[in-house]
Amino acid sequence: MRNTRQRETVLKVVNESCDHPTAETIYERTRLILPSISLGTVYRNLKQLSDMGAIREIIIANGSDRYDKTVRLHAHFSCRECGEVFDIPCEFTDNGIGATICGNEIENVEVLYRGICNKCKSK
Amino acid sequence: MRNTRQRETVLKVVNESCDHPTAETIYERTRLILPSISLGTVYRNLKQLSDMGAIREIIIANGSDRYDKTVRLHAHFSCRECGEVFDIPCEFTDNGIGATICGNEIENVEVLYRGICNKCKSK
DNA sequence: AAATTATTAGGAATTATTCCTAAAAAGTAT
DNA sequence: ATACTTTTTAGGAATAATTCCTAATAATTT
Repeated sequence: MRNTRQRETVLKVVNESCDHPTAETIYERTRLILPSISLGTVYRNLKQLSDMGAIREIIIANGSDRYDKTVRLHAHFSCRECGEVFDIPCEFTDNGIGATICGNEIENVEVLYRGICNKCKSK
Repeated sequence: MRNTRQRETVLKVVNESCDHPTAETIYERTRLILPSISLGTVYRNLKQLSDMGAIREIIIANGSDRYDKTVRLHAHFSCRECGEVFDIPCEFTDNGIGATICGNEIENVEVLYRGICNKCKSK
């Protein structure tokens, strides 16, 4: 794994994001710093960084994947109306990673709540 | 919601599946009974049936969605090697549906473990 | 600095899913 | 049952997200 400007910048962008940006959003934000970066490079680096455990990939129903600087286990809430993704403090105390469940080795746990958020409901 | 042969057959196929088939697999299985059904119809009916709560849609990382006859909350384990999806008895006693979390109304909860399964590990 | 290897940009290809349309089927009223 | 209304269908085109491909470039090693 080499230390390229592109990889460093993508990581920096995710680390400085306080939301849960999609690859496309990360691409836009990275281009502000590195205008010639390509979308493919962003995707490739996001994958490598999450494989390494430097960032976390969140799988969202009916939409693009999201990325999160917080690696520690926590749940997410995805609103079916506005598509926004929120952090939810997690009820698991132990993240279970490395443990075995029904004989299968856990590398990652994703807890996703779906429904309608605060804001959209009051409309 | 009308009672078409197509919808009934898709539901029957999901209900008789003991695995977690993708839309494509459900399409193949349904065609054995209704050879002229189209893939679009399978997708449309799977969506309607999960919106109604008759079946459950499972969102899987890096791959197609899966469908499950079991509506009751339970977790899933997805193997990054073979792609297989297994049921995992769930540690939540209450499924939380209808409840509110951080002010957001829960309609669905998905707990997805990812890692490497029993079989793939021993290879 | 030269050689080696990984990574890049850019675009094409792929995959999963949704959308479109005219025709057929289902349900309702006659 | 027959005519009418509405929903659903098949089939294919369109879309969205992501991955793959290739020659050129950048990073590391010698």
